[in-house]
Amino acid sequence: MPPADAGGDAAVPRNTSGPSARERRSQHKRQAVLDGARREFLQHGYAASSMDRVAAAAGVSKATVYGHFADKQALFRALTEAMVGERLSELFGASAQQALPAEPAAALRELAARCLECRHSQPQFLDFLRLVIAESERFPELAKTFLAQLERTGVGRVTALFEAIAGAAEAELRARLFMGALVHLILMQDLLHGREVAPVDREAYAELLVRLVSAPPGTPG
Amino acid sequence: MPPADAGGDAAVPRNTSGPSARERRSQHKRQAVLDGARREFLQHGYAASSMDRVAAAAGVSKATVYGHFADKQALFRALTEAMVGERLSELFGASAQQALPAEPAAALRELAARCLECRHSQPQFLDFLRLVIAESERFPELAKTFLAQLERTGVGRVTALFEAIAGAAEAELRARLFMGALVHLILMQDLLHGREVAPVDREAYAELLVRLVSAPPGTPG
DNA sequence: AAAACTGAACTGAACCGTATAGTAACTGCA
DNA sequence: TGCAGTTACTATACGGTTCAGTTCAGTTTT
Repeated sequence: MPPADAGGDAAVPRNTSGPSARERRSQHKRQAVLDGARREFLQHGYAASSMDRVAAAAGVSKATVYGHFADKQALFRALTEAMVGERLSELFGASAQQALPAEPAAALRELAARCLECRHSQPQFLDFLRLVIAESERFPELAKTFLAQLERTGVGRVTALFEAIAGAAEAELRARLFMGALVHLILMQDLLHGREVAPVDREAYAELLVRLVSAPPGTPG
Repeated sequence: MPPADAGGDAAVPRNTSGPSARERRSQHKRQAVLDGARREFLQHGYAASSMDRVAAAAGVSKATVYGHFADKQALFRALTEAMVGERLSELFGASAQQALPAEPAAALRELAARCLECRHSQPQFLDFLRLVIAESERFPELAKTFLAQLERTGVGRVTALFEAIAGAAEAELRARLFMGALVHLILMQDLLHGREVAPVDREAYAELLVRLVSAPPGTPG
């Protein structure tokens, strides 16, 4: 019987000299399973996905799948939790850190532009977002993990920008508003095929958004 | 064999004096099927829903279900297309028309408040939104129908408000931005359980949103 | 030898859609 | 009014398929 690690994430290196060749091979298979599961779950959603197809997509026998993950739910959880950080950091993390302009307003514009073209730069992100929303009742802890990571990676970073622009008082709310308007547009235009119903000029949208949300904190009325 | 109306929407009144008693009875059963389907699909999503459970929830035999709808897809389409207008008009339609203040800024505030408490006032709307997003690849025309109706019911109405506030030029974009920020907050806080991760002060959010998005159209920079 | 994997068969259950046999209600005609 | 014909429905069962998860004998790799 296989070691039935099965769903947990026990990494058990027991030797001084790194992972043995067997362990490396096993981890490689495990990764193959996750890759196959990614294709399957992103394409069909949770309920309509088949473990046989996962095994086939991974180029692995079904027994191997169940050797690494206890059941369908465990595999799904492992996959999505791995994807949360990965997808978000590709959107707000490394690449955003790479070349964001120093001037805050310009940084906002650049960030908005990157988000709004995520359909091209991160096509898997849309499928992932759909999956998280679709399964937010069946797997609430997955949605929470996603949001917690989004708080750190997205809201945190943007809040810092707004503190430099409009003072600390409303910075976090402004950041949420900024992110919200962007994510919403992606959702409607790209995920729900709004492009084919009522296309929106993304540049104009982003420009107006940056301008409005950067307004000084004066309190009229 | 039943007439196999089956999925289409052929209403065939052949008499002068309204629907016959048989037809009334039949329509009543059809509505029962739709009600059962609503419970089932909203709770389990499309793939995980069972036609047997739909029939049971409707208090109807399975043959009756298939007498009224050709197959699972046809039932799902009929249900969701019926729900699109229903859900949206409850959110932006009659109730919004009923008591919206005359002063535009106040109207915006009222609209925002109503949207942000939709979790209490329209609990089914969240499940419906999740369903639309989850099945936006399998049933793209459903998503488009939803968006088209949202354009008329939501964006259209709000655009008129912004024309009264900030001039016609950017009114539509402002309306999209306004709606987007609201829908996004609902999505994150209510659908994805963000309340339990990082709760947001909705009143402050709405107030800041109204203030920023009502700013005069001056063009600095 | 031992761990990990393969391939294939298998179980038990759920599901979709159809079919059948029988029942209750309504309609039109006498 | 009475009676046959039609319509919609119920209950049940069935065929065919799919699926999650298990088992096991055999093979590769260390």
